[in-house]
Amino acid sequence: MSVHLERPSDDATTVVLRVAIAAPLLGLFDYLPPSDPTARPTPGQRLLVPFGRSLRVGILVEIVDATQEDPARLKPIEKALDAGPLFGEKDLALIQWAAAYYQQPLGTALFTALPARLRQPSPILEEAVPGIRATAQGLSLDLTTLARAPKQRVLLETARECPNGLPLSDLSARLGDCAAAIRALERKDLIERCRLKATAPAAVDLSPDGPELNADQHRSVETIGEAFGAFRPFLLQGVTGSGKTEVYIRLIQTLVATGQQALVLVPEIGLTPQLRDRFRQRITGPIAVLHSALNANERELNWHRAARGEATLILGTRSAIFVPIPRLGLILVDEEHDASLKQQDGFRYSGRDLAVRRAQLVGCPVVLGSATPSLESLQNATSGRYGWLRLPQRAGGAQAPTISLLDIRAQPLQAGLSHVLRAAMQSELDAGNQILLFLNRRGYAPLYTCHQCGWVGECPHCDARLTLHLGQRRLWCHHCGWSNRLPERCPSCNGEDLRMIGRGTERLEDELRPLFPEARIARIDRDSTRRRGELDRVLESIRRGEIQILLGTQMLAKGHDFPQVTLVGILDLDQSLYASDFRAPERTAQLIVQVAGRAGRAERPGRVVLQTRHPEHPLLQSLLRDGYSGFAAAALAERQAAELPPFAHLVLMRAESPRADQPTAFLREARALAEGLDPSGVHLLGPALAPMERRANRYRSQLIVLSSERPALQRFLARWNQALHALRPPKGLRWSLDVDPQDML
DNA sequence: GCTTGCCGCTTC
DNA sequence: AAGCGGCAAGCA
Repeated sequence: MSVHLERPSDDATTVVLRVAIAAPLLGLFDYLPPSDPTARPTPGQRLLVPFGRSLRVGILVEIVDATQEDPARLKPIEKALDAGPLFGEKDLALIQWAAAYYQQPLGTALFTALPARLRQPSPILEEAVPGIRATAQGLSLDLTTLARAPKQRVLLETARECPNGLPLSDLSARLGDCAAAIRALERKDLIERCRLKATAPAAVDLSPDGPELNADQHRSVETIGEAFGAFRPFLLQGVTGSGKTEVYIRLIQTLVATGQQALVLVPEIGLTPQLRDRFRQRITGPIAVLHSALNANERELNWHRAARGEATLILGTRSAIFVPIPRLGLILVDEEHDASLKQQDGFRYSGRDLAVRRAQLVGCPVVLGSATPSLESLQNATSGRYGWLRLPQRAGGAQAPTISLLDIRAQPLQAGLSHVLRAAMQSELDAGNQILLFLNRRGYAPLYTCHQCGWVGECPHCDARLTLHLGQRRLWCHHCGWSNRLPERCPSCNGEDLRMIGRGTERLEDELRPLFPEARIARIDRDSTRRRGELDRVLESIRRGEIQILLGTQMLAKGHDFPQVTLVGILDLDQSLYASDFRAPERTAQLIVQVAGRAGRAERPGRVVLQTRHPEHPLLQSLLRDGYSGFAAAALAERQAAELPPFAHLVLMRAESPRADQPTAFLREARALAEGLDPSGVHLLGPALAPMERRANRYRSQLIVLSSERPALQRFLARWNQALHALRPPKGLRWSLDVDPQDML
């Protein structure tokens, strides 16, 4: 075949653009470049492409020289949307890897990584501030004509000094309120409003000298610092109060001095403001904060600040793992054990695991920090895959709290508290100390029942009991959010003897007041802190010592320190000791240690009293005897014996539908499909009904895939997922694959 | 004979 | 996802 230069599509210069579309479709779509050869886009760039009968936003993933499609069907792209790519080569590589690993279409993964507005064909948000500028007329005007309007005259003079315009904020800082004068000059066509490029925020006064590092902190900073410039994962296991954040700060300071950027992931948005303030005082350069509580514009601006390399530090919740960072040199994951680092719906990725992968891709160290590391990370540390740095001492010489078990079998209880705990509380109150009570159940009572006929308040949409909230006089379903007025009489037998069984934080608070009438009591849970600013208000009054007894749910265990607390009471953790989820012991141990870590400081060591009816439980015993590390070693041995993660890899296929018979039937079909694919090295279990079958009127079932070999599992999953997508699920049925699930619900 | 509504197919 | 053709059930 002869080569015709007039027909470039026949020779090696053929260019095919492979594009990911914002649609749940596996695979990419092939396009031709625009006819103008000077406008050739690069991978990572947003494009507008014809798709079906409309135009859609796509992202150019790669440029190849041939297509698997019929070349005649390829259309040219409509246009490139931005001047250059939004994602760098390595940002793109991370997202591609994540999409493949979590069995998600690349389009879905790429578009979750983008700020919401950029999923539409809108132009990227320019960082601009409102300002004014003198018009040609205003520049040439004889100023004496404004003699009778001095404010306007000063304003116009000021504007003339800055012919490129000046921001409104500068203007009001120099001249005070001048809105009226601006309007007047605008009407006379002497000035006009304009958008100005934002100037860099004024440098804040840094207080670079932090506290003196202890030997362990010093060694951690040294060891991690030596790894700069190459991939190396570390587990930083530091007890509460050991000064992990100080280690983070020193590392970031060192890194930033070399002109690189650091990324810090935190599990909760609630923790970002205090961490941001601490970083801001100690770290040079702009900080970009990214979490879901920001409005869309702020989010996008911060995203661009990270992506353009302007922010020296990027601080965010799990989705920040996908933000493009051109000069990334260090990744820190704080509270790496926290379940909220794993997205629980849609694109179910783990921010922590992707952090390790990202560090590997860019070639930089990654630090996973926690007082209570996940068993996965501990296993990686013990096996030597991760460097293992420990901070066993509290900074500043504070004593670690002692934990003791309190057997409450056959004990008379008041407000759920044994005599021993009440006496301990009283003596702390007498000494002027604070007490923390932890009860991981919100509401007044978890059960509302008729003593006459045995009726129990149940959710009409879920297989679950309703929780009584006495303050609102309502029954609430904690699973779907349904609620109902509290019935005065039994809905079943019309009897009047309705009883509240069990105790949540609301009831505990009520019952504590008469027991400790002289104490001021505060409650911290999702209900009491729903109002904006309420949590901060309560935390502040605790800090000022206005509160003597603080009670609450696991919200207490996350991030906030209560240095004046000398006694922690842990109530009613017994049922989580025996929960069905294989991660329940790990979670319970983490919760106990995290709550215990809230107590005590240098001059006042804290103690922790854990009430239980199962003092002989091995989890509690190992925790007491050997601390979290001892517990973790025992738990890891159990996981190994049971061939559970991290010694095996788990994938959960879930299906749900309004029709009870459909999920299990569909999963059987999925299983048959899997078996037809020769799933060697992979075990299938189920399908089985979800522990709570019906939730929000949807029936749920699941199929477990287990494998001890990651590569074999990934090969199998890719083929299976492809086949599953070709399946036609019945109407109303939704299914998903969850790789490395956190919850077996 | 013609409108309305749901299914399912295709999208480079 | 989303737009559209195809076909079946409902009314002059």
